[in-house]
Amino acid sequence: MTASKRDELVEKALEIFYRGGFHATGMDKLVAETKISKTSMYKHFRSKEDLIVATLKLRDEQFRTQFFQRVSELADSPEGQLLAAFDALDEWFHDDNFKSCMFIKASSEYQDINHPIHVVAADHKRHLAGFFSGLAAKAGLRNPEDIGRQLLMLVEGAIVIAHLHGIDNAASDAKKTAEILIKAAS
Amino acid sequence: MTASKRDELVEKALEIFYRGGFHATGMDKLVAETKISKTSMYKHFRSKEDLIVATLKLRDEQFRTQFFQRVSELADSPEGQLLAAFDALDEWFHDDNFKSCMFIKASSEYQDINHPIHVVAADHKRHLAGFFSGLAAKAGLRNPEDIGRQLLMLVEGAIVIAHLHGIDNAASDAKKTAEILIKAAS
DNA sequence: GACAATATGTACCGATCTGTACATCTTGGG
DNA sequence: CCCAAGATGTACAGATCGGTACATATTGTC
Repeated sequence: MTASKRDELVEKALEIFYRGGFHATGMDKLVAETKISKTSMYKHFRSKEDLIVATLKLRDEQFRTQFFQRVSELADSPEGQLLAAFDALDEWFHDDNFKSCMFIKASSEYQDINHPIHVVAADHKRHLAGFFSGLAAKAGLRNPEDIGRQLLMLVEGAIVIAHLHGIDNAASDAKKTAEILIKAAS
Repeated sequence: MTASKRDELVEKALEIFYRGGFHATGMDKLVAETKISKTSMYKHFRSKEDLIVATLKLRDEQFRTQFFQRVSELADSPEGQLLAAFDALDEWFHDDNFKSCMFIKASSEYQDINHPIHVVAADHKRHLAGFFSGLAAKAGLRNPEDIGRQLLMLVEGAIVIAHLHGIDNAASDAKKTAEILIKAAS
């Protein structure tokens, strides 16, 4: 199998798992919806769970690239970008395909903290916390590590609320709290 | 089946679903672990999903009773109780059996906002938001509805972080943010 | 002891699950 | 045109899935 076929599989599987869940989506359904044969799938991945790990890693990469870029487009200063992150979040929540966070869902279905799927999910969140604390440091805030974790916490909370209740003002609620938090740390 | 047999089933099923997940836990596993026959289960519940709904309703009731009581034990004033909620959260995170929030997991596995399981999960969170905004109003804070939602958001974020990374300082991070938020609204 | 109500145990249904085997097809390069 | 590499399609294995049927056992009351 060429790399491009493997990439095609991972990209398509990512969408299907994101939309339908991991346990609730079987290999036969993946075959039907990706138009890629099961034999091909098992040529590149030893198991369904290995495929899930690959989709999460791709999602991590894509999400961060897109999210960081969007934040950079929305604001120039580090402090502005900390708040712009919530505007980018709001855009994501309003996407018709928004279905919560793939990593929150993955860690909910694979709860063992040492499970490879859970590990990838936790790594993703560490990267995001780093993003926030990096900006907080650049913005000259006090305790940027703490601020980074706290802002990430707001993001996670907003995602959960947006998913549970459908589109509402979760992102703007979070942004207001972030504004207060940042002001207090200036 | 007597009410007590049904109650026993729901209580036992709650623990098993909480620990192992919904899709990942089959009826045969429930039978093996509850020592209640499948025939009995289908005497009281038309389907597995109906049983899940019952376990979530029981969990909502138990969680709120225990959580509200614990908060009342930890502080007397409404403002004190808003913060004490995070201490109660911390205690929960340190419980050996802590495995995230049953409602976050339920809504992750049953994503359709109109699905009965998702509905019960969303209702649970509305109740919690009401708890927080009620306390915020009693504490004389400005915009108690907003504060209620924002505090709930911190709770949700803390739960997700605690679940992803294992025990860390998620609850205390959230509490610090809550302190700042409450001070800003006083 | 009898009997009704409640519960259990077992087998089964049709479907789906993950993963394997292998014959066959397609594609691309020489 | 040939051939190797890559991919597909189909059948299958054993297991598990949610749910049903029905014979049998248990329990509690009279």
